[in-house]
Amino acid sequence: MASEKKTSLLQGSLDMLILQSLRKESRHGYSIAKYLKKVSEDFLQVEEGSLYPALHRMERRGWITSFWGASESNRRAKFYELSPEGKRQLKTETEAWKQMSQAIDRVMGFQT
Amino acid sequence: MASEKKTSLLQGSLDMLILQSLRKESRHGYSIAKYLKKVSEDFLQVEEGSLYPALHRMERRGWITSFWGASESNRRAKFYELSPEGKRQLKTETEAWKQMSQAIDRVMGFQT
DNA sequence: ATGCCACCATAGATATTCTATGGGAGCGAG
DNA sequence: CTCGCTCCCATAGAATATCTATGGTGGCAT
Repeated sequence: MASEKKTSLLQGSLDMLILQSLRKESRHGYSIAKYLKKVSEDFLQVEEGSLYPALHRMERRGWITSFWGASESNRRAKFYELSPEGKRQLKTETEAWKQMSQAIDRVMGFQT
Repeated sequence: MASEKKTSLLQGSLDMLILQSLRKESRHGYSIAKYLKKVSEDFLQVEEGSLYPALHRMERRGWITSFWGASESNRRAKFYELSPEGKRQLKTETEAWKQMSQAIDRVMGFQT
């Protein structure tokens, strides 16, 4: 009924965005999604079906660790925080993103 | 033996890059790959296993049309050119790319 | 007590890209 | 002339990420 944006994320960028969300403070999943939406001025809408599998994936890889706690609204929530490996990974992915997006911009004829 | 870059493309950007390659002149597949590599200063390496399926996909969708011709080195080659729909698609994808990359940059804390 | 919202989770579908492989044909070197 | 190299096309199968859809728990306000 309403106009659907149908804007899928660029595949490969979600991990980086999540890691970046955790850079300064630990957050639980739901909060990460809200944070990304807000910071991107409503442009990035991370679906829960993408978010939670991504979090589990990254925990398996040792980039983040988790602990159960209470959310701001006093609900049970699983908080995630960056591990040292996660910080390294974030740095790596950030660098790759810069290079890749600049390369694409060059092809598209945008300013450097 | 040599240092492998192993830099996958951002999923979703290949179509746009190909369409952009065809914006000013028709090209054959092999030439598109070379062109992208050159314009991106060797950063974008499009594999043939990605390129040809993408071309066929886009032809099926009516974004490009093809014809057989002779390459610069006098070999048989299939040339592709943008259709009107392809031009529209390119415009759409370009706009989406700008918004998406700006949104990501905002999250990452880069300049607007 | 009821309903809403915050919060987690997973299965299955979908789509894209990569790896690996194969083949044909022009051209230059020997 | 034939050998090898590069150009050029093509497809199958694997790997991976994201989305759609669905379900469930438990605070809190009405």
